[in-house]
Amino acid sequence: MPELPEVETVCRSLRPHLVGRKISHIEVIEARLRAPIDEGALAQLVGRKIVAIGRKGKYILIRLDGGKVWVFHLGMSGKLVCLASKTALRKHDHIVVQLNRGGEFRYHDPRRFGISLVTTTDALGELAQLRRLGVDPFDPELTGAYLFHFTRSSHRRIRDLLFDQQIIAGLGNIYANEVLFLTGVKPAARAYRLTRKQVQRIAETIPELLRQAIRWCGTSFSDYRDADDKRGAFQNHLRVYDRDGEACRVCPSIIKRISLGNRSAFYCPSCQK
DNA sequence: CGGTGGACCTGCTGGC
DNA sequence: TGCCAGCAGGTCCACC
Repeated sequence: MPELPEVETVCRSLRPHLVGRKISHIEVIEARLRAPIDEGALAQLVGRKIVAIGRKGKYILIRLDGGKVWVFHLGMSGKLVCLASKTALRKHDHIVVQLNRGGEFRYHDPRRFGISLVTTTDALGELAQLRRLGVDPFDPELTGAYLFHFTRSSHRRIRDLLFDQQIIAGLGNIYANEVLFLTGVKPAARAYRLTRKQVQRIAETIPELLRQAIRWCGTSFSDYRDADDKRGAFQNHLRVYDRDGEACRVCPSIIKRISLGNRSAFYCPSCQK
């Protein structure tokens, strides 16, 4: 579900509800996520105040006083939603967190591909999951030269390389396909065949596209929602993703869908070479 | 080593 | 209407 714009939107919508609030109770209903939830570690968060919420790549970092950090990854179908206390439990609500002075938030995830783990500010840098992440798309380190270093020596398809989190942390299948449309490159192109100039354009376009998607609060097909359970609107602005059979927004061609690896790729056969 | 394909899990859609 | 195959925004690991 969630790529960087959706994760960023979730962080922004969580902040007004959570920052400055104290956790008064945590209940785990289903511990079997991608890795089992460590309930002992969660118990140590009770009584602490949430001081900041941020993200690294697609990971959400909830920082608490005393140096604790609660890390979430939403997987494909995870949601963090804020609710009034005593709202009836729904199917797939796996963690329920009560706040002092009322209110709560929940981790909800039908497919259970998500992650919840607890660490400390000091140990954050050693977390394997975070350590292997590449540059953030908004980091000035994401330059044409940085990306070309990877593309020039790789025989992978460019679409696959763009959503490799070890290279750029934040793109998934939607935005990788969209960037390639905006830069006129076919998703199946082998990375090493791209010119320096094409790669430069891709590197420049990535933050522009993501900024635009964040402005629309992300892309909602079926399950993605922010912390207020609101949908994003960027699905109305997608150029190729999920638009196979429809007209290209730029030329008269019809958008095609192909299977690359185990994921669909979408492109315009005349705008993309 | 780099690259690919499958596994993990539930729910929805479309074809028959 | 019902059933079943195929597919979904992500990540990781075994295998060639």
